[in-house]
Amino acid sequence: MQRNAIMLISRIHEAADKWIAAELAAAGLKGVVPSHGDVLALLFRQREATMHELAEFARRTKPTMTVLVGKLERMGLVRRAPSPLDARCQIVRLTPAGEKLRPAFDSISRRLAARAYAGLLPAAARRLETTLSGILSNFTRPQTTKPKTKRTRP
Amino acid sequence: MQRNAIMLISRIHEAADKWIAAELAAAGLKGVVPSHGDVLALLFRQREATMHELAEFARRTKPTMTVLVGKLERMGLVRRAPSPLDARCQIVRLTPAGEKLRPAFDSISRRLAARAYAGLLPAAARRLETTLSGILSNFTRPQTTKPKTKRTRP
DNA sequence: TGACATTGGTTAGATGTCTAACTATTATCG
DNA sequence: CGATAATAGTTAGACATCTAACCAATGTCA
Repeated sequence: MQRNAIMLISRIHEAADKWIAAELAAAGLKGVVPSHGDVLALLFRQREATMHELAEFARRTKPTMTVLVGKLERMGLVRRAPSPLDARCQIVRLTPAGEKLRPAFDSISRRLAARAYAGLLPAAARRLETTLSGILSNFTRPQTTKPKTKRTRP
Repeated sequence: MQRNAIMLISRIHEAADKWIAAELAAAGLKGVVPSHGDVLALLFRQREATMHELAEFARRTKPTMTVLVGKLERMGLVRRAPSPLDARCQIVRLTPAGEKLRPAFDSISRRLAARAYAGLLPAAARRLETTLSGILSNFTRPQTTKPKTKRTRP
């Protein structure tokens, strides 16, 4: 028994991140990191979002999102404006320059999936996704460490 | 078809890293990150290593390894000494305090695998590992983007 | 043997990421 | 209504990580 799935997962994650960063650079977005991609991905989907929504979607903390959006703003891809409804909220939107990136993003996303799934039959792909979902829930669901040997407690 | 394996992999990686960091903290190693764990893992296995070997094993750059080993040294877990054979090399070794961590590490490593594989039959585990290996090589092997439609080239 | 390339490692500077602490606004409830 | 809690966001400081530039030692080869 090998039991090295986590190691494999870690390496796939690193390789995929590197591939994404390279593709973004090739699309003219030098220095854009996958987290920036998450920000843009949500804005492509729903036009505008608060910092809080972006942080949740990208699974990053709010201070990190401040940095990320700050960079995208300096690059001219998004714009920040205070919400008229709730003075606490900042509304983030794409600029025209940011909007123009949508096709490149769609292409990267499609090619990422194609590369990952290359050589996998549909049935195997379904099995993989089921198994990975199970593993993820093994980690997210707080699992009480179950003792291997039954403890005799009189 | 879902095609979200990469997203699942990314989330499993994050969850596993968080779990490992928490376990290391519980073992008295507050602020120790998985990369530090890689350093110690290699030293548990082969007693001593150069910075270059450590960097390769942990898949980090040399400057990063300088920082990581520096922290472990400040924590009193490893010691650095110039190699008598090659004056360029630094030899890194565990201190007695570092050596004492071995059982805790073995335990974390075992429990990590147990948690990841919980609920997986051996056959499914083997299939998973095979599939993940294939995906990893899809990314590492520089794959020429294969065109979907056959290009007519007279 | 001596010039040049290679290799091991560190330093400098930038950036993404986190936690902790803080400000400002909105919601809650006695 | 007014005090207090909750929420949105930023700032401050720490750290892992990277690339680029650098130094020092070793290897190579004419």
